Amino acid sequence: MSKLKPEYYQNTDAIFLAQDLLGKILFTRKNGEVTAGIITETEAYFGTEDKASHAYGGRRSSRTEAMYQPGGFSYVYLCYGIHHLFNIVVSKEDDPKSVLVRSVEPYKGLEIIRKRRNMAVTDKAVSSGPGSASKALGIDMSFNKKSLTGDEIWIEDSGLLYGSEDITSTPRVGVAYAQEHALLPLRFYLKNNRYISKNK
DNA sequence: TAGTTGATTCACT
DNA sequence: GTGAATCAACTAC
Repeated sequence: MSKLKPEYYQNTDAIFLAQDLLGKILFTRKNGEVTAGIITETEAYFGTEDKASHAYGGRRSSRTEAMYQPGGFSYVYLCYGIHHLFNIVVSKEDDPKSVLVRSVEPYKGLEIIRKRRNMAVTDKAVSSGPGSASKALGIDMSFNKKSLTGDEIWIEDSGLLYGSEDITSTPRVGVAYAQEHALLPLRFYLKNNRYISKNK
């Protein structure tokens, strides 16, 4: 197992990274407690041309500022006032592409995850869906704009390799307002894994 | 300065 | 299957 290097995230192809990140392991350290989950579902957001992205048209604000960082940083966004959505910023500085982590499979610190979620880790809902996955790993606004190569939050290569036959792509979820971009197959997940958010 | 809305989840019927 | 929770950013005055 090895921590992914900054160069990995500098790839300008967000769609490739969204697929490649499947099967890798996301770690967080909070209050000295380490938890981790295998990434089982992602979505690609390809920047200023993507109507579903917060950075569409080059919009820039205190919220989207995180996406303009160089690849290898985190972007945590509070949605519906309740849910923390965790994004991996990719590409170069000022090129706001990102990969949204939609769900993970509990991997480490299961008891901590259970307490955070107040449900059994064997329950599929414990980490399926962007809000749940973030909560399971203890991700909140304090993880916004963190380097993914530091020691608070990082990603390791599990060594598990998934071929294209293990990956399924579908249209993204919950972005119908993005018009024609809502239909692009930019959502990716591992086949035969129970820890994915429900199809829509 | 005020009104609208969303990259959602959970509890309830 | 339906609806509430809840707030920062966006849009319009």
